This record gives sequence, structure tokens and C-alpha cells, in this order.
Amino acid sequence: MSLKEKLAELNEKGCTLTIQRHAVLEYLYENRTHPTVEEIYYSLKEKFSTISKATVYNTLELLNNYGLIQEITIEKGKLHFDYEVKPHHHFFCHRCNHVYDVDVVECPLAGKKMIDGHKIEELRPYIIGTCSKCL
Amino acid sequence: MSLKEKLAELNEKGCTLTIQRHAVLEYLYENRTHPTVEEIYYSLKEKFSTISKATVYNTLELLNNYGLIQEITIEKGKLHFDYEVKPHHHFFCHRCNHVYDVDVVECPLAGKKMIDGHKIEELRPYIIGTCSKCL
DNA sequence: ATCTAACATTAGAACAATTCTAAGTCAAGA
DNA sequence: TCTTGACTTAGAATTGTTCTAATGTTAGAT
Repeated sequence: MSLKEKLAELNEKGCTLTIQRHAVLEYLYENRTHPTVEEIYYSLKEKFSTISKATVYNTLELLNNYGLIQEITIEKGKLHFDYEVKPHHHFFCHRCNHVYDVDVVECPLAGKKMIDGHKIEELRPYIIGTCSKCL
Repeated sequence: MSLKEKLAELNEKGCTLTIQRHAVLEYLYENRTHPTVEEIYYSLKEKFSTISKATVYNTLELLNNYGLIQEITIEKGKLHFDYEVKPHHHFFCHRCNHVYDVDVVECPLAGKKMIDGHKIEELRPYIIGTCSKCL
């Protein structure tokens, strides 16, 4: 889904399109490295010197609630974010702390709405190990 | 794997079996609710009033490194732990913040050692949604 | 049985990530 | 232009985790 489409969707849903929200979404669009909040914040600060951490957190939560971005809880105590929301596996290297996308793995849960009576809203298939660079 | 077997394995591998380590592992054995560090710490404090948070953290890390327990990073900013190490899915309810075990789902990654050139060491298949109680 | 060196535990300080707060800014409609 | 509500800001507060230095414990050597 293109940046324009996501921005349009935000707008249609009655959400104010501030310069900060635009900047956060655009940053994720251009940086598919699963950045942390810190990385996003310090990068945006170079362009918008007065942007606040609270705004970055608020915006990421807002975009996540609208389903336009994805929150990654693979690294303990630290959030990463992904522009791509289509379900896909993430690989975390515990040596270099990098998050990788993994080539499509067919998941038996794909498309399922319920499991054990619980309502499925999101799949987060994580893999932990040592990445090719670190091996 | 029984508590006795895990304790024996720890011992065989040359790890000192202190009363605190015994207590942490036993607590996880008896509480299969995927407790957080806080829950473990405050429960153990009732029996061992001087146990320290650092010891709980150290012990959980040690047990996790020996592969005797499993760390769960499903809830943002908070660790949960599981006595059961056989790979299985975890469901997190974002309403009540409870972690559930999910009935066995066959995973195409099961048994795989490598993916995209990365070495797989652990699978963490997480599902987010609303649990049956909260629905 | 005692000594000793290595390891483990403790309490609390330090640190890191996130959330909260209160004041200020901005934009759209009356 | 004024008002209202929503958004942003800076920094304080909170929460979860790790570090530190002192103390306690253990296992092996004597």
C-alpha cells in the first residue's frame, strides 16, 4: 500500500493530517529497517527540530490503531515499527539486534478469525537466532 | 519435562542449585499462567522475604540460557515466562493483558534449522486479539 | 574441620523506555 | 475575530530492567 493511499485513508477516517503524522508515516515508508522509536525520533529531529518524543509515541500508536503500521515486540523492552502490515515473519538476531523480514512462509493460521474461542486480530510470527551476517 | 528432571539437568551441567533458583523454577512449574517478573518476584517474596529482584532476573536469564524455560516478549515493555519450552503458540489479549497457550498449530517452520541464511534458534509464534472471556 | 577462591545474593542506585501532565499552539467553524 | 477542540511540546513521572558494591554461601584443597 502506497504512502499516498495510507495518508488518504487516514484523512477519510477523519484523522487530522498534521505535518508530524505525515513525517512519521513517511519515515517508515522510506526506512524499511524496522526502526525503533529512538531511531525514528532522532531522525525526524533533524528535519523538525522541535518534534517531541510524546508526539512520536502518540503518532505511532495512532497509526498502529488505524492498522496502517505494525508494532513489533520481538526485542525485549523495545518497540520496533514496520510500514508493511501484511502478515509476515520477522527474524531477530540476538547478536546484532537487527530485525529482518523473512521470505513468505505459509501459515496455517492465515485467514483464521478465531482460535480456542479467542478473536484473532493480528499474527506476530517471530523467529529468534543468529543472522547470516553474524554467523 | 518434570521439575525433577530440569533440576537434575541444571545440576549435571555444573550449575549450583541454590534455594532461590529452585524456588524460581518451582514457581514456574506450579504457575502455568505465564507470569511476569513482577508476579514471580512478589510471590516468592512471601516465602523468601529477602529474595532480591536482581536474583529473580539473574535466575530467569540463567534458566532461559540453559533452555529450561521460555521468555515471552508478547506484551510491550514487559517480560513473561513459561515453564513449557516445547514450541507452541501464545495468544495475548490486549484487553485483559493475559497470555494464553493455544492448542497445537502445525508450523511449517517446525524443525527447520535455517531460513534466508539465518540460523533459527527459537520460534515465537504470537497471536494478538481479544480473548474469549473479554469478548 | 578449616581455609580459600569463586560464585551467588542482596539492597538500592542507575539506566532506559514509555507514559503522563500541563501549558502552549494551531486550525476550523461560529 | 473569537472560541473550541484537537495536537504538540518539554520535561517530569513512572515502569521495567540492569548494574554495583558489599555481603553471604559453596565446593574443593589442605
